[in-house]
Amino acid sequence: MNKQSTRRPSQSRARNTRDSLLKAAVQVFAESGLTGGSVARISKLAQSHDRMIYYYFGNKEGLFVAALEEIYRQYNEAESAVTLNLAAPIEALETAIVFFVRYFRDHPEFVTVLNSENLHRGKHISQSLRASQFSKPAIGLVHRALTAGQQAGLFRHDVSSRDLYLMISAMGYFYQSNQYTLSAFLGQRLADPVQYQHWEDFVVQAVKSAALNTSQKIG
Amino acid sequence: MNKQSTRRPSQSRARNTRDSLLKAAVQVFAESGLTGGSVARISKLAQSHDRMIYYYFGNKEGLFVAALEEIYRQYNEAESAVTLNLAAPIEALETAIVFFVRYFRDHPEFVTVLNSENLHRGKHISQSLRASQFSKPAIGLVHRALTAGQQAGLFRHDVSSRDLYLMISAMGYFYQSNQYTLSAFLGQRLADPVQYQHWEDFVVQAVKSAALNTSQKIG
Amino acid sequence: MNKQSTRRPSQSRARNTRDSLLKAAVQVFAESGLTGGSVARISKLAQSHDRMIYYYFGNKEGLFVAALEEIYRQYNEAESAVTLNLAAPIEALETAIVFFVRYFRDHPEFVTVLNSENLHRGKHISQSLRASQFSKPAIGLVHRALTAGQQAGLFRHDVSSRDLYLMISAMGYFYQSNQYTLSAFLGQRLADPVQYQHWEDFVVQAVKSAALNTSQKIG
Amino acid sequence: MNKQSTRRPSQSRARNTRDSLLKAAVQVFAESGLTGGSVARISKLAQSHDRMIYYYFGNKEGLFVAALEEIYRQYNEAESAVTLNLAAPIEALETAIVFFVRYFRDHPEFVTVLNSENLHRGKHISQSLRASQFSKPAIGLVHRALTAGQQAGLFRHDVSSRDLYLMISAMGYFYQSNQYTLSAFLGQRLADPVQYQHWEDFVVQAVKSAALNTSQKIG
DNA sequence: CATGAATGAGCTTTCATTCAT
DNA sequence: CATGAATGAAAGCTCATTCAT
Repeated sequence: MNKQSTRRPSQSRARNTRDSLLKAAVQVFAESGLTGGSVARISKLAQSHDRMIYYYFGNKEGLFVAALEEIYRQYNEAESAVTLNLAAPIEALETAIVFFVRYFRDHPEFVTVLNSENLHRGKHISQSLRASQFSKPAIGLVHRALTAGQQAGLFRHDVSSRDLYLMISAMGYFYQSNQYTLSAFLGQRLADPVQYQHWEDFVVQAVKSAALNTSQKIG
Repeated sequence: MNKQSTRRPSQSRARNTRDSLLKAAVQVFAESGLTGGSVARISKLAQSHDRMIYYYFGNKEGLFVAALEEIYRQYNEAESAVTLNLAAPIEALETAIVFFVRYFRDHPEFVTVLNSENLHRGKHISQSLRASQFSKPAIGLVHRALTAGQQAGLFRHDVSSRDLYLMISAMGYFYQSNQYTLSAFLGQRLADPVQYQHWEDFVVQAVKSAALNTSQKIG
Repeated sequence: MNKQSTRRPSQSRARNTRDSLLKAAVQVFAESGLTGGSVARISKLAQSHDRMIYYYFGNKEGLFVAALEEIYRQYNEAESAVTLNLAAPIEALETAIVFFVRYFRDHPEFVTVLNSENLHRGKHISQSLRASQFSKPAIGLVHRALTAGQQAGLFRHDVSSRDLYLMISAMGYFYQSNQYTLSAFLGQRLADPVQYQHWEDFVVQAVKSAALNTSQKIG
Repeated sequence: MNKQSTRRPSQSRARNTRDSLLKAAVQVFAESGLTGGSVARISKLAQSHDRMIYYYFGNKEGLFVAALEEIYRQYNEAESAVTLNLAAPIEALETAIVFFVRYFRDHPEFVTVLNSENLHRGKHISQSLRASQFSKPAIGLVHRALTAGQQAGLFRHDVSSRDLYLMISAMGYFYQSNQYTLSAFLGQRLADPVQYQHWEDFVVQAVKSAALNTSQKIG
């Protein structure tokens, strides 16, 4: 089980180099985007050399693809750790909503790297062989809560888990992604904990309003 | 065709140079972001010279600030042209929702330039003297529809126009901004007109669900 | 007539920069070939900056094309300065032969830059618009001597000026181009003036043998 | 196909590695010169590793020296296989001429690698211990034909085998070496078989004209 | 108002070579 | 014998910006 113990020194040294380059890449690309983040800054942050980026990732774009895959991997990993109480579907949906909204808040690198990828019209994610397998887990969380609630007669049948997932993501993502222009625009600091909590509550209410059966809401 | 003979007063020529540089800047920054868009590409697209950018805008950042102001100006201008039938508040809200969602769809430059500004943590928008005056008109549209509906007893009193505006923006913006990664993620082309229309309908329903009085929804 | 006097300072400064870059390029490419000659060495030799090479020539290959054109231009210019006494065709042919053989000896940059271009399979010369106009003058020299001699009944009619030009060039060029390997190969310093003079005499005899009418040679 | 099971004694494997590196080096240096050919490309072409070049040849220059020796070895080997009918000296000379001219045509790697070595002023060939022994065989071919003809009273006594060898080489080598610039210069494809045959015939005639006794040519 | 020329720092990438097993 | 990993210099080229009229 313990790979660490059976590794030869050179292998583990290599793994460390590769890993630290990848970690540094995620950080730098998150701060400055693909264009703005230089390989020199990445290799320096990783305490390695420019050359090693080309050794392990081919070129800057190869590193960006790897960074993209890495943030998706972490995203799915975090989602996998969420447990839903499907016996209480409304609570399960709330759990899912809060998870996503907080994930975007706590992982700005996920948000900014995805923005950078979208600026480049998704050319790297389509290169990645693993791209297709990324989506299922994340939507699955919403899907499980929704279907449980539908079976219990709590949720509407004419709403799809895809739309609900997009709605949750949109509201969580946008709040984080555009916080600086919105803060200037609205004259309020969106990152403020009180402000944030207000928004989280609103998202929960809005999503529930969209999902709940109207008849359920009475009484 | 002789430039010499047709030249207009110098002020007007200057305006043309300045305007075409600004227009080119919006386009280039929209395509490639602040870092990725070079002054050379902008001046070439404007059929002018690098030097003129420094003459009119001081430096690259000054040009970006101007571009930012320009897209906000257009955004507010478009909003001002929308007329709401406040006698029918639900219809008025629908009009507002559709306007915003479609604006983001039809103005990708607005989306990508704002993303670029947020990547830089809003440092340019805060430099702009006009920043504060940008927000009012846009939120005003939602505000007018909401208050009209509240007075008519149709809309909830515990929902703010700010939250509703953010909700609408989030859902419209995110769909456009992240279309490439989402398309790969979901295996669907979000830009497809059928897909888009489905989303627009969903946004209208979701926002209405969040705004409407529960009692109204029965019967 | 005097362009120098009517030029504005900036123009002449520019001309100097461009000219010195081109001159340095010929020298460096001659010493080290296209691949081996770095833009840094060229710009330094020209007491200018790397950047100016891109300003004036687009890129390294553009500079190489310009260098290629320059050495051809000089070659043709030198040939134009040769005057043949066509009344004495044999002497005229000798003059032409000696001119070519000495030109290759005295202009090693012509030889090495052409070698570099041939290593790259002539991809740059075919880019040059002026390529086609290069050949005529050089061959013309041989052509004039040959036809004069043919009309005088001294030279064979079944030998073409093209073949004669190639023969002369081959013998002059090869001696210079391959002098280092030949010197090692033969154990003789080919650059030695005595050695060189012997070769020049031999070339003159060989070419005359190829051109002269057999009947002429008797008596 | 299992490498493990078919592996030969280690000495033989080493020979294979060394040989394939050397073969690849000749090819790459022929295509791109010493400077333009990278060790990575060579080791990749040989399906080996960069490190092996340093193991067997010390460094890149050592490999180039080995490649130089290799092409000379092949050149001498080919010459050794030529048999001359010394009873018919003119025919023997023709055989020698045709051999050389065709060798340069059929072995462009010989031509380009020698050009590369001359660009570097012969610094590698002088390092090679075997350099001195290279010349004798090649000149020997011309020498045997010439002396046979001189003894038979067919060839002039005032022409040396060295000059004749240089003349043949020059005309054969230059036609191949400079084919690309010449083709552009002359507006003719020199590699065309008809063109080539014309040149081969001309070389044979020219060399014979230079070698033959004048008195012989009459009658 | 406008422009050609110049600048130097920075960019991504490739180079030949050595280290450590 | 062989190999994966590491190294630092140097390559070609682009960047935003300023100079000098």
